[in-house]
Amino acid sequence: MIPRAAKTQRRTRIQEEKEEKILEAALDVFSAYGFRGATIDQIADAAGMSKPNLLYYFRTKEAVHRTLLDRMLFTWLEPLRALDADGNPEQEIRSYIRRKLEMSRDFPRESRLFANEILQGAPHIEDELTGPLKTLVDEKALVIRAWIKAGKIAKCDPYHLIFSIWSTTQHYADFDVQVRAVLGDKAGEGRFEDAARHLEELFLRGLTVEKPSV
Amino acid sequence: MIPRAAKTQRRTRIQEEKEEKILEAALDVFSAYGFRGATIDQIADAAGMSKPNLLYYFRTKEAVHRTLLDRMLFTWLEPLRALDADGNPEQEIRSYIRRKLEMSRDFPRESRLFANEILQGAPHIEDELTGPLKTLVDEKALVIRAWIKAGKIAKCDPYHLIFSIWSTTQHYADFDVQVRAVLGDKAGEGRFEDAARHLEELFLRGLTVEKPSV
DNA sequence: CGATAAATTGACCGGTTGGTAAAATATTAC
DNA sequence: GTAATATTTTACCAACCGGTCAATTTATCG
Repeated sequence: MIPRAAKTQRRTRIQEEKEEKILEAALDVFSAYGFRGATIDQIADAAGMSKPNLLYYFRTKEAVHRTLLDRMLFTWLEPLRALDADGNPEQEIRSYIRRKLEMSRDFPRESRLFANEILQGAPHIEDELTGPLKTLVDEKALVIRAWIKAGKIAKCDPYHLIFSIWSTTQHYADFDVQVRAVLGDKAGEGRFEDAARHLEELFLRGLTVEKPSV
Repeated sequence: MIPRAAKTQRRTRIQEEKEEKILEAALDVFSAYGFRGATIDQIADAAGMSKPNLLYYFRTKEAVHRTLLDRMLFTWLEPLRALDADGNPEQEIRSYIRRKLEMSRDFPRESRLFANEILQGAPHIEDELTGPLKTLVDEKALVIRAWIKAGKIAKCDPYHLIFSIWSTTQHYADFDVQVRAVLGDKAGEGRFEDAARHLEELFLRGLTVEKPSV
């Protein structure tokens, strides 16, 4: 009778499956229309079930949205978390850029879900931003600053560097329509590789300590 | 009786004023909640008038939105339009970055309005993207390519370069909440100048043709 | 099998939404 | 001033929205 975390201790197979299906559908709808623009009916339709049935698994529209954001946030920060203080700075930044770009390619809906949320003032996740997110960024900013002090990469503001990497990579997911419109047929295939090459060059040329050339 | 472009030929002073007030309020509301998330009542409230009164000046919610987007698009592209093929390449790009960043600072609502629209698939302005926008970008991509061929700036993909400038500069308007959350109290004042310095260095170090040092 | 709990449905509710109709009020033109 | 016109308001509507409820169907388990 009560679906979530009650009575039966262990979750049913059906529960598992249906909740997954709902979240999958909700990701489609929320990422396309934003929180207020999305309707439960739309999500239920996309998930192939009735609205009351959906609400049997998630008490409210907000609960679905919330679950989606929570799940995503951890994964979303994975690439930055992987930035290794002990690794080779140039290589670490190169990998970070590439991983972020891969996420834009492989999880564009998640990127847009997040973008929608931030754009509208992050009403549901402001705490996550000032909490875990800020903590992680602060930590990695220290790493980058250490690299700069050690003369391993060129001087720059670590925070703004991270913002630049975020914005340029996520742009390909969030502004996909615009990118497509501008590029037209050009590079239908190699688009990802083109972008990757461009960003790596942009950031690494900008950061490489100049070695006196001949 | 009929307000827009009918009978009376010339628009009333009141018409002029009220329409302006509505658009101002609508910009607030649309940029904060997106098209579907915004309500006419909200806009009417913010404009200090009743809903039917608002609908006397704009037939539909979409008409208000449409007008706002149309007005904005031209201005929005102004900085790119100003990119002068005959100017000094480095200086031209530096100015372009600065102008875009200034627009993010001075017109954040416009930026978010646009971001909301693109994020949700640009349902109202797809034609503008594949039309005027693409045309302009194509034209300026040629300019940049000519600079590269002439050896005045380093080799790079002009389209992706433009995307990078768009995304990094607009990030400060569109993701303002996140930027604030991460930076915290740091640089409450000099934020704009910090970002400007960072971006100029990033892009210009990345583009400058290396002059053999010493 | 039968019983018990889980899953699903259709009917419904109060509130909101975009938009309309018509009457009332203010403004302008003569 | 007065007639014509422009503006504003009040009352309203049909559709939609998030969510509830009670009843029904389906799956699970001994």
